[in-house]
Amino acid sequence: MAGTISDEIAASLVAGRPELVAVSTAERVAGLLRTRIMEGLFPPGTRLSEEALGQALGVSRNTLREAFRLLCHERLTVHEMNRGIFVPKLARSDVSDLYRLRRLVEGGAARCAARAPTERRVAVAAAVTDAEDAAARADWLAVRTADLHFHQALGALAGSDRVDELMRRALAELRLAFYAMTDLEQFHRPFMERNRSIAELVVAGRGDEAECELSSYLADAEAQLLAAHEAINGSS
Amino acid sequence: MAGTISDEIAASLVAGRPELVAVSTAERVAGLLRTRIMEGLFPPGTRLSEEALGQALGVSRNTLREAFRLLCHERLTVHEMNRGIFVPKLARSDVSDLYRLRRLVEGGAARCAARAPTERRVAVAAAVTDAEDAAARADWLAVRTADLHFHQALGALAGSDRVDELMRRALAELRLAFYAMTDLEQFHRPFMERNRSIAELVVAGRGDEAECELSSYLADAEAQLLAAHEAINGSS
DNA sequence: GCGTAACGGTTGTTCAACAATCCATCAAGG
DNA sequence: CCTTGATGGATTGTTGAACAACCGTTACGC
Repeated sequence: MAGTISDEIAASLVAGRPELVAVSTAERVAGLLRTRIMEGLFPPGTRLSEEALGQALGVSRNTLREAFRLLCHERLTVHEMNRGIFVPKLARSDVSDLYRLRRLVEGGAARCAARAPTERRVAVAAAVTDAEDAAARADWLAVRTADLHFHQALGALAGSDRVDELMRRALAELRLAFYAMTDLEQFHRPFMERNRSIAELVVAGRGDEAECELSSYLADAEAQLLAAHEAINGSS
Repeated sequence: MAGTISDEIAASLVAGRPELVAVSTAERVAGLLRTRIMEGLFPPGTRLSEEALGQALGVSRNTLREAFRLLCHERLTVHEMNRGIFVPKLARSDVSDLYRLRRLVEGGAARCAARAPTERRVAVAAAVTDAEDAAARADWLAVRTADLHFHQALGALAGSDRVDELMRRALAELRLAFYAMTDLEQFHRPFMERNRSIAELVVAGRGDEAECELSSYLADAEAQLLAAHEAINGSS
């Protein structure tokens, strides 16, 4: 065994360098569509035509279908049999479900604060600082991005790759509901102090208190998002 | 709007009746392969040849590839570019990661016990009873199945569809490590009392205590699984 | 023993075709 | 007027074949 490289070391070599691991066309297409959907380029309800998109992206229908399967699997699109691929309209129950998941995962991760390495804890605070800087510039889109990084960093306190990925997907899906929020400042402004407060608790290793604050934080955010959601489309 | 059926009601009509929603061939194939892999029919490290499997299942390569993509997305297979699809050999870090995820999710769900409807709480106890019955018959394979139902029922205490799905996938992936366990009785026997104890705490709505017990339970299970894992393949 | 060049087999991707299904349109009937 | 049933066009579901790209192995030369 001497002289060889273990799988774990090999994996760590390419960690975070996705461009180094060869990736199939389908995955690249999925990645592209993922960002487009999250950006809101395709509003919820849009049908993604195989032929049109395949032509636009210069890939064959089969490859595109493989990409669609991936996106459907992470709920960024929905597949209706014999009808095609659609950007989903999140129902109220979906939004609630996502927040239930977030309370569980982010809250549980926050409780691990004391056990987490310092590096990860300061990452939480760093995201809050980023948000504050962006707010000072009145760049509320950057505030939103930083806010998502904040929650991702909270999830990372659990120290689990799978939790990280789970958070990525959950937040991506939640973006489908954010499209309803028009006034970014009004939504994000009140949460910024609370972010700071939670981050400080995390850095101090006071996980239980952080979870408690986070829990009410998420409940409030959910309520606001549901309200905005209802204002746009009554029932769905 | 009067006289029409809302989306939510429409959804509830087909809930739990998957045979009514048409499903594509790729998904059916993925489902079949999923169970086969979880059964251990394809031991970790096996390469799943597109041509051979496609012929065996009577589906085209393209359709099979769509199915593979789904399985890779839930980590039941891994895709090595230009080399094919493999049943993964879980590394020690994967097993640890999965247990970290389980402690977070199952633990967090257990804490919700008091808030969960009675129906879900008795489901936890019912799974334990199933396991005990199977143990009385010395049917240790059934014990394992009941044990998985037990943990699934714990996750269901969170009351979130997404958490349910997350648990399904995590447990499915973990089965890849279970293949290393040869002596089922030796592994499961000691946990059965602890299952019962946790189930009683859950039914009584004492979520915090349930989580506490569960946490040490999972830590012990992880240690045992890692030991068995190491005994078989040293490094990977 | 070691580098290397050719080879066979497998995957990655595309294309074209056909069946099955859905949607819109329109006609008929109460 | 509204509902029901039939027609046709468009899109998806699935297949088969084709070719390029790539990997692992084997054979060769040094």
